[in-house]
Amino acid sequence: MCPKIVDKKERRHKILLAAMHAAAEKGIKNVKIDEIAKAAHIGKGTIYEYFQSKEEIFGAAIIEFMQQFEDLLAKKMLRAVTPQEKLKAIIYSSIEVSEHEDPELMNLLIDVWAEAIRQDNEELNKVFNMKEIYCEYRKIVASIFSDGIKSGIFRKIDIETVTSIFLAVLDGLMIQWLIDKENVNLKKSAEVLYDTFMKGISIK
Amino acid sequence: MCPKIVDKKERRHKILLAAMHAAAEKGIKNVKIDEIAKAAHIGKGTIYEYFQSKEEIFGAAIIEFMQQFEDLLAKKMLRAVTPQEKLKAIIYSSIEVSEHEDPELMNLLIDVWAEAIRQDNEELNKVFNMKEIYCEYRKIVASIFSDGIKSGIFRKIDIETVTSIFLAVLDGLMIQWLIDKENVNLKKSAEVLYDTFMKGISIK
Amino acid sequence: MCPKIVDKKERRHKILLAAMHAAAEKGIKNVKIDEIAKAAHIGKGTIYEYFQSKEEIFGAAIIEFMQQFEDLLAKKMLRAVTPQEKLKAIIYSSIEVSEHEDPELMNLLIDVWAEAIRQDNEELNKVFNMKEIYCEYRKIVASIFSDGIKSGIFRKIDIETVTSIFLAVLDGLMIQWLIDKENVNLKKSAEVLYDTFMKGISIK
Amino acid sequence: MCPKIVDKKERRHKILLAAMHAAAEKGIKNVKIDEIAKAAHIGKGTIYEYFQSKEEIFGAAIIEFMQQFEDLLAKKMLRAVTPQEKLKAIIYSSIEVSEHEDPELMNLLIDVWAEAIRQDNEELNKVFNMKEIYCEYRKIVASIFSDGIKSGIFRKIDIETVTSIFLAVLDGLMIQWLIDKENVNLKKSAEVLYDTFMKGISIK
DNA sequence: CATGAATGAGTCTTCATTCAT
DNA sequence: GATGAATGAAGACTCATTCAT
Repeated sequence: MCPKIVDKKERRHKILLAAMHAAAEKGIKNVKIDEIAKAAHIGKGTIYEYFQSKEEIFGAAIIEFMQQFEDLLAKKMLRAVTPQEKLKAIIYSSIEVSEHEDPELMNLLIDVWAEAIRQDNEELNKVFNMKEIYCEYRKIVASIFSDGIKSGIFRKIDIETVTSIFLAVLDGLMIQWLIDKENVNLKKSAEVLYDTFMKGISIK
Repeated sequence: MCPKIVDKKERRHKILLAAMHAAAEKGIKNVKIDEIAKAAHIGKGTIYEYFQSKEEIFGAAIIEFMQQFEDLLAKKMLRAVTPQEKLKAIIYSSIEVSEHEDPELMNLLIDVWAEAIRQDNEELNKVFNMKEIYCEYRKIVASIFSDGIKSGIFRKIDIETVTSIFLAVLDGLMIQWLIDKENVNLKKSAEVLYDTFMKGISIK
Repeated sequence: MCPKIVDKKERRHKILLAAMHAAAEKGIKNVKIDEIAKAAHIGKGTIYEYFQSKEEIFGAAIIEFMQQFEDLLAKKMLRAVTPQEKLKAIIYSSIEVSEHEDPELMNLLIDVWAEAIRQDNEELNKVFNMKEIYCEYRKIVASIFSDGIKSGIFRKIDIETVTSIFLAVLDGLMIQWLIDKENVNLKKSAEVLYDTFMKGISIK
Repeated sequence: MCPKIVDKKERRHKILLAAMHAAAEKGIKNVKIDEIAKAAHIGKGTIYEYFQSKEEIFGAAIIEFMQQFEDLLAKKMLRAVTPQEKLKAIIYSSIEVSEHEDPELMNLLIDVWAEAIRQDNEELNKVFNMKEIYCEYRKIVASIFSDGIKSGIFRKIDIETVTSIFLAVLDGLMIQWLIDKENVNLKKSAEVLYDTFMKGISIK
C-alpha cells in the first residue's frame, strides 16, 4: 500500500541506530556526520533527507533511547500489583537495560544527562524535557510509597525524599557500572538494594 | 634582569577557574579557548603559556575540581570515629559540595563522568583515573561497613554491594539535583538517606 | 546514485599547479593554503579532499616537478647514441626546462634543494629522496664517461669527480639564471659548456 | 675608552651566530626568535635591542655569512699572480669554506640563494644584492680570462659564458656536497676541476 | 639595559551543511 | 531520492613583537 513510508521509517531508524552507537562510543560531540553515514551504509547527504541537522539527529536519538526504558518499565509494571512488586519492577527494569540490547549503548546515558543539565540542544528541547521526565518518574514512585504507607507496609517516611533516594540509587549504580563494569555487579546490586531498601522503609 | 613578575600559580588558577566555569555552563566540548581567555581577562596566547593544549586545561580543571571533594571529605572524616559517624560524614560532604563554592560549578561533574566513561582526554589519563578513584572510594566505604559489622552495629550484609549502593545514592542525588535543583532537596535527602540507610542495614 | 562527477585527477593536478606557482613565486614556506585555494578557484576545504596536509601538497608538487626533468631527459636520451651525444642530451635537457612550461616555475628548484638538504618534509621523505636521485644521475653520467674512456674518446679521467663536476655546472648555471635571468644566457652556456668540456676531457 | 660598544658588537655577533646556526639546521623560516635567544643565552627581548625584526637578523646574518667568502677569497687572491693561479685561488677558496668554520653553516647557502631569487627580505634588499654580487664575481673572473687570452694562455673563448660556467661549477659542487657529503669529495673535485678546465680552455 | 610574560594577528585544519548531478 | 564533492565558518594553536618591571 505504502511501501515507501515503511522504507523511510526503517532507514531513519538505521541512521538513528548508527548515531546512537557512535555517540555511545565517543560522545555526541565527537561524532561526525560522516561516521554516521558510513556506519549506516548510506551517503552523507542522505542523512539530511531524514534530519535537518546533527542536533536533530541526536535529539531523536535520545528520545528513542529513552523510549526503550519506558517500554521496558511499562511492561514490567503491568504485572506488578503490590507496592513491593512495583518497586522491584522498577529496580529490575532499570538494571536490566544493561543486559538488553547492546550494553555499550548505555554510555549514551551520560550524554542524555548532559543534555538534560545543559539543555543546549534546541531541537531536543522542543519535544523532550528530561526534567519533566524525572518529575513523572518521581510521581510514579511517590504514589507507590504513598500506597505502601497507606497499606501499612511502609513506615511513615518523607515520600518525596525517599523517592529521590530510590531513583538516585538506580542512576548512581548505572554510573558506577558505566565507569567500571568489572567491579560493579548490577544483578547483585538489584537484589541487595531491594532487600536493604525494604528493610529501611518497612514497618519494624 | 627584572622581568615582569607575575604570580604564575595564581594566574594558572585563574585560567583554570575560568575554564571550569565555562565548562560548567556549556560542557567542556563547547568551550572555546577564546572564551576562557576573555573570562580570565587575558590574551588567548597567554593561556598557552600555562597549558600545552585545550585537553591539558580541562585535564587540570577536572583534577582540581575533584580535589575539592577529597579535601572536603578528608576534613569531615577527621572527626568521625564510629562507622555511623563516618557514613554520615561521607553523605554530608558529598551533599555539601553543592553549597560550597559556586554551585554552578557542580555541572562539571557530568563532564567528569563522561571523561571517566570515555577516557578520551589523554592528558588527563596520564595522571588521573576515575576508575581507580571510585575503587578507592569503595575501599574506604567498604572498610566502614566491615568495621560496623564486626562491631555488631550492622547486620551481615554483602559489603561490596552495599558499598556500591551507598555511593550510588550520592551520585544519583547529584544528578537529580543538577537536572532540577528546584525539586530536589539535597539537605533533606541527606537526613532521610542516613536515617533510612541505617535502618536498612542495622541489626534489628 | 548520481553524485557530482568531477575529474579527481584533473582537479588534483590543478591544485598542485596552483601550489607550485605560488611556491615558485614566494617559496614553499610563504604559501598559504588560502592562496592555493584562491589560485585554483576552489574552496579552502576542497584542498583537503585531495591532500592530507600542506606538507603533502608540496611533497606531491616537488615530485611532479622533478618528474618533468626526468621525462624531458628520458626523451632526449632516447636518440642519443655516442657518449658525446648523450652528454649533449643531458646538457640540453637541463637547460631547456627553463624554456618549457612556465619558466617562473623553475624557482621551485631552490625549494627542492632546500628540502633535499634539510629533509624536513616527512611526507616527501616517505616516497622521495633527492640524495638517491643525485646518486642515480651520477651513475648514469658516470657510465657515459666510462663508455667514452673505453672507446678511446675521452682521456683517462677520474670518472666520479668529473661526473660531479659535469652535473655541478648544470645546477650552478640554473642558480645563476634564477638569480639573474638577464645576465645569464643558458642557450649559449650550453654550447660553450659542451665545447669546452669536450676539449677538457677529450684525448688530445 | 668605550667598552660598552665592544660589548655590544660582541653580543650582536653572538646573536647572529646563533641565528646562523639555527637557520643552517632548519632553514630561516623554521627558526624561532625564541630559539635564537636560547642559543645565544640571552633573553628574547634582548634580541630586539640589537635588531628591529627577524627579517633584519637574517639580513645581517646573510651579509656576515657572505663576508666570510669574500674575505677568504681576497686573502687567496693576494698571492695569485698569473691567470692560472687566480683561477686556482678562486676554486680553492670556494671549496675550502666547507672546511673552515662549522661546515654545517654552509647549509645557509641555500637560504642565501633563495633570498637572492625571491628577494623578499626587504631589510636585506636595502643593503645587499646578490645579483650585483654575482655580477661582480663575474667581472673579476671575466677579467682573469681576458688577461689569460691576451697573454696567449687561453684560447679564444666566449669570456662571459665561460665565466658563468666556471662559477657554476663551484656553486653546483656546493649543492651536491650539501645534499650528500659522503658521496662528494670537494678536495678532489677542486683538483680535477682545475685540471680539466685548464685543458678545456688552454691553447692546445 | 635586559628580560620574559603577555599578546593577538595569522594559519592550518575540521566538519556540518549544501547542492549539482 | 540519493549521493559525495565542495564549501567556508569556526576554532585550536603559533610566534614575532611589545612592554612593564
